[in-house]
Amino acid sequence: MNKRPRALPLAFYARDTLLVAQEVLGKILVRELNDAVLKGRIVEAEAYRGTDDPASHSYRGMTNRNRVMFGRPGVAYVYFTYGNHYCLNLVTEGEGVPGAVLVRALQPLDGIEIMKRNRNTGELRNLTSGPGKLTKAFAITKQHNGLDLTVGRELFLVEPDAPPSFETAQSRRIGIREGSDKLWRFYVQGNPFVSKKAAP
DNA sequence: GAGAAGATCTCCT
DNA sequence: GGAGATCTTCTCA
Repeated sequence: MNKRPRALPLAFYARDTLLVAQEVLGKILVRELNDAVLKGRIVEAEAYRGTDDPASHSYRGMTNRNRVMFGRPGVAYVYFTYGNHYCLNLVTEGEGVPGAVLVRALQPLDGIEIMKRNRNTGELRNLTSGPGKLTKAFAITKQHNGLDLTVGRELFLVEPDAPPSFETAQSRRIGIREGSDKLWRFYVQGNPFVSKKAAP
């Protein structure tokens, strides 16, 4: 029999961004569609903070785009970049304190056929091994910006069935110019779905 | 109102 | 391994 998945509570998100970025590894991302459920294990994440992090969208203060980062934790911050990619973030810290964890890579678990259709590829390793890829595979768009992840509907995180057993590692963040000296990228060591190898 | 940059991906050589 | 695609958002005049 299937246990009914319970969404991770607000308390999980309402903490230090770096802590959430580490602990989100191994958690299961659940995406409910009309006629199917997609699941993937988070194997890579990056922390983006506020005023002390020049790489963060919130570094220069609140704008229409990043407003969600300043709101209450436990909601999704989805933004559009490079003309055709969405990126999924989990808002952290307390209300009024900007912070978010970028979900960079997933290991597909359930609904793989649907992910393949969404991505228009048959290659498993290529389905969700990057922030733009996983949002497409999971049909996540800016419609989900501001979505409450603690309600347990449409899009949310759950604890894995079995306690995670893996080695985690950290490295510099990827794809940014400023703030790249900070080791705020966390990933599951040796997992083939991690988007890139660690920068030296 | 216009110009520039971007937390990326895919294709081509 | 390298460069283009593509469009939203922000900044400046």
